[in-house]
Amino acid sequence: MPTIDEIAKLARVSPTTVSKVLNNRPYVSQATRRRIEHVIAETGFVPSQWARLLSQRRSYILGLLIPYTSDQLFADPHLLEVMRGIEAAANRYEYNLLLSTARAPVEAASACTRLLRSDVIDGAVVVETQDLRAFAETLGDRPAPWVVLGYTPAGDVPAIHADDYGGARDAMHYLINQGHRRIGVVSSTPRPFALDERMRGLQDVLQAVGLALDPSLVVLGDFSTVSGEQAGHTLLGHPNPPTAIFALNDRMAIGVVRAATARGMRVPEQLSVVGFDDIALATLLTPQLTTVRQPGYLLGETAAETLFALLDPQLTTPSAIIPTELIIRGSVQPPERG
Amino acid sequence: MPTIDEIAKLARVSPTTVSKVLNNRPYVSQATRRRIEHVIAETGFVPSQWARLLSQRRSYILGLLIPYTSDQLFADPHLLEVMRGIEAAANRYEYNLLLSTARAPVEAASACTRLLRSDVIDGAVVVETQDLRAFAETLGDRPAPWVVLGYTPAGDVPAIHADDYGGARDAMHYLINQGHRRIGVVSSTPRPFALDERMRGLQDVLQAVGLALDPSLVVLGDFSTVSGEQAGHTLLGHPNPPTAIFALNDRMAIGVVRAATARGMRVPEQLSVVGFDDIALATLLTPQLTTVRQPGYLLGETAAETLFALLDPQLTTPSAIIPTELIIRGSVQPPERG
DNA sequence: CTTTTTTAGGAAACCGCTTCCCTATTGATT
DNA sequence: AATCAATAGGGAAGCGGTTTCCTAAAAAAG
Repeated sequence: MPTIDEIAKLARVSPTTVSKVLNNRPYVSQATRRRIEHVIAETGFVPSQWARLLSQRRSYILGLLIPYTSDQLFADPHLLEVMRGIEAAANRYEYNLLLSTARAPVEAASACTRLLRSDVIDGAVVVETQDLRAFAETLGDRPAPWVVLGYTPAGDVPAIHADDYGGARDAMHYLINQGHRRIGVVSSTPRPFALDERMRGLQDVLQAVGLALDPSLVVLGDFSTVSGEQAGHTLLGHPNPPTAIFALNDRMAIGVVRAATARGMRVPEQLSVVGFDDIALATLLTPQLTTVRQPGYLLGETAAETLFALLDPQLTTPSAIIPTELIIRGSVQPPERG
Repeated sequence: MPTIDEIAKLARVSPTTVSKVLNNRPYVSQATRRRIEHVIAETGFVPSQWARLLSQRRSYILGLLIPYTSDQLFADPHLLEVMRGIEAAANRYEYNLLLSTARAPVEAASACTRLLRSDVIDGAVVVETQDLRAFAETLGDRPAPWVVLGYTPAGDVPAIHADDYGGARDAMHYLINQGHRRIGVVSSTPRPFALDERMRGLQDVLQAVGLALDPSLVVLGDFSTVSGEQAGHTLLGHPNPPTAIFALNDRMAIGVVRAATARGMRVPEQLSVVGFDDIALATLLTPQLTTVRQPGYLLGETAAETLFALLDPQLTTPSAIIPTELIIRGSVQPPERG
């Protein structure tokens, strides 16, 4: 690969002039410009990013940091939607996306912190973790700007997340309007903030209509379909089982449907089910799953846009809450009389 | 962020010595080394990657290039498995993963070629595209080493792919052993090489048992579930419909099942269905889908490993074919007598 | 026609780190 | 004691661009 000096020599100009052409700067005559461009095309010259960045101090690389092992990531279709959104926004700004996950659970965030403190990336979208607080503290003085995808306990970093509270309220309202009174909940442990918010939302609705959340109707899964299935069996084996189950993510909702089917119950006739996320799979089931759509693409896009705003210091960079939407499909109907 | 010169000044040594410490090189006394390490820890100094790379000529960044718009990527669970494998291998070598997709269908591979010709990445895994040949040609003289994930028409670039031919043979053998003679096929357009291989495999088996492939029983989809559903309806509406359908990917197989169900047919009693890929979803359906497993994780891992071997010139770097496996679940049974 | 401004282009410093090569000191060998 | 090898450390030249500053020529203004 030729260097800028060789190009300069071939075009019989100085490297300075070649640089001007490369960066579309003025004070180069048409003729000279054309000559240089011709040489560049001939040789297939591509300027070295690294050399350029050394003086320009921008890498045009955006980090997507996931401070936990990636297996979970790739199992979660919703997070993939988010990635797509980030990718799209990055593309718009001519940025590349650097993916970094922790190598092992043990060394946790170290790779991520290192990246944020180095000059490899211009900024990063960091996926919420349990111990974000500790993470933030290890970052030290002047890390690259970053944005949290999820909730943040500290107020100083912009956080982008969906309206989990409102989404859960909508779902709960809907179930209650359909006539359900005994509603099971499949929550999860470990519990990210988002789940707390969903719990808070559904509880507030219950309280508003004068109902209390029966603790024996709350079962914990771990986001996976199998855990949802187990939770479904637990709830349906309850002496006074619920007529509807609100699973706090779709994969667990699918598990609940499977549990019900295994027990010979029909959904939605004998059991209504609502999920959360609206993953693609939700439409592939019979019945199609009624769920709260969390616009993953928009979330990712917004996170990236927020980050780009952060790179440009004169812009203000607020946290953002992305609205959710209740998608009514076929897995809910009024409870049978009894 | 301090520079190496400032660290040197603080430790009262030359930058050279600091560099030695940073890179774990000998010829630094214990005392001096400790003193420098102390200063580094104090200041939180992280050496500039850019500057380092400029002289070392390794970026420790691996490209994952997808020379088409990313929407398809993120819709394909199998490709995500592949990504996981690449990620894992990259992590093992302390490499980071740079994701690059084409910004728009029009400019197709330009972003990818640019990356391969620049010094941003040390090498890349390129996902097979229709016009890989043209892609390879635009690369010019000395691109970074790369590996194709899929089939390659030119022989000079290592290609990693699954044993599509063998997998299709296995599936077809199984159907025939179960007694099926009239077998529908859902193939696809556009057709990557992998699909050609699968077609070839199933045709060879048919021929071996003295059957010919009835062209009216071959319907084309586009990999998506809805296209599979349409294809299913087409096949089942045939005057002499098949007793089994081999869909050349799982998502279309799921569509076929949906079509059958919509027509009041039971799977597998009245129609056997086999897919290809073994995506996670395959186990979530009733009946669970019998399919050919394509080990995505292993594919990705192998591709990355092959690339790393390529970076180290003394190693040989063969193309690889990853074996497939027929996963027998519940969507196939012998045809009804009639 | 002179003076001022703009345009075109180049020389050299610089970005931050690595590496080659040189010198001085210390330790081992004969 | 003299010689040789290994160790410790530093000076300075890159790596491949960008940027600042300078000069000469051309264009515009007076």
